[in-house]
Amino acid sequence: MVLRATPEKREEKVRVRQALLRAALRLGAEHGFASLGLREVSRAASIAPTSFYRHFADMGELGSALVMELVRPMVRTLAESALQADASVRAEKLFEGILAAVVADAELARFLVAERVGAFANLRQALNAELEVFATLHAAPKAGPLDLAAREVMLIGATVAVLVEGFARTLDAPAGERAQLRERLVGSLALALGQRAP
Amino acid sequence: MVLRATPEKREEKVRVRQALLRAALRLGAEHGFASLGLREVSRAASIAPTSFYRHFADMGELGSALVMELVRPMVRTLAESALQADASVRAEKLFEGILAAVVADAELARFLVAERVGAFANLRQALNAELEVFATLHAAPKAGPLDLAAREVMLIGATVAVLVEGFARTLDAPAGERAQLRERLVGSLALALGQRAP
DNA sequence: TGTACATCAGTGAACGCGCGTTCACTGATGTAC
DNA sequence: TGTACATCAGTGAACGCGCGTTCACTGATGTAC
Repeated sequence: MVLRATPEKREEKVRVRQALLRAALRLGAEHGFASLGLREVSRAASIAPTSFYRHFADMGELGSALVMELVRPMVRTLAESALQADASVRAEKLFEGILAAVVADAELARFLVAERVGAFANLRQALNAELEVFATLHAAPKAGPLDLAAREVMLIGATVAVLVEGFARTLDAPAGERAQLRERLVGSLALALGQRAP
Repeated sequence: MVLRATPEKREEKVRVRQALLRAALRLGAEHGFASLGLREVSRAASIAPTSFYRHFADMGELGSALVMELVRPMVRTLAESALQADASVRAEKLFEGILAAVVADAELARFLVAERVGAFANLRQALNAELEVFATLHAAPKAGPLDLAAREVMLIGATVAVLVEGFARTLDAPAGERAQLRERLVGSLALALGQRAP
């Protein structure tokens, strides 16, 4: 016998799942994902600790879901919007994209920045894989991954580095210093992308 | 009455304190500093949990000691050795310094990379302050901190970003790929330092 | 020299607490016929 | 339509465990005189 839940039931389950993901993101931004507990996250999502298991086997599985379902769309949106811009203004476009992403979801941005080099090896690996896709697209938008010139391969590292630094600094900067930050970051990004510095 | 311990007693206390610091560094590199417990660290340092309090009030105080006593010397040594090199080979010198630091103390390098954007705000702030000193020296070795041209200020961010990326990638790379890594990193560092790419 | 006392790193017992996990159960809502 | 059954998200009680912290104590080793 094949049973399927009604749309309403399915939506309710998705809602609780999203609440768990958002709670983990928020608490992780404060105290670090590695220090989070199943009970803490469940409490923040207003469910009983035992209900957690209806959605994830453990916190590691929740972490993977965060990468796949929240980080990936953010990074890919950023990469694609910058790629559509002319190369001469790509650094500016990238800064605008970072600013927009940070404003739209600061917790998600901090999660990316912190856990990329954080304590959970699986999380670190998954986050860097997302960023590698981003950088590869930018270093050689018309070449396949196996067809990169040495200089382009080299630029990937710098791009990732400055991009993440951009996230981190944008997160920590008060709104009043945003103009100054913009100047600094656009310059750094232009350097990383191999453009001439302004 | 003023009592002072003998040199032998003082050395013994220093030895235990160092054991606590190293244990925290090692365990932190594995699981993240934020997830470490006082009992866990004490166990790894072969002392009773209650003896921990003879050295630090809590884990936060131990974290501060890690920054002041281990991270600071490492970063400053790196900065000074690179500054003594001619500007044309500074990127190479910097890579050699990073490699040497990672080989000498991989746990310390990982601690710096991870906790710079980690969960403990105090730790984050302290680590970034150390790196800021480094970058300021490199961006404008002959100017005071208040006398930086816009371009040099801008380069600070890129320098820190690529430097830390250098640490992170060196840590994760197997020894066999070190030559390739060297090529990529020296190129990125040259970019960040404002030199012409090779 | 001997005696009395101070210092202090290290310790084991004990505490209350929150953790992850197992378990049997509930109740809403589906399908089968 | 009614009846029997299946599914499944959510739950509260209970478990054993490791945590941070307090406490009174030990023992080595200093100083005072």
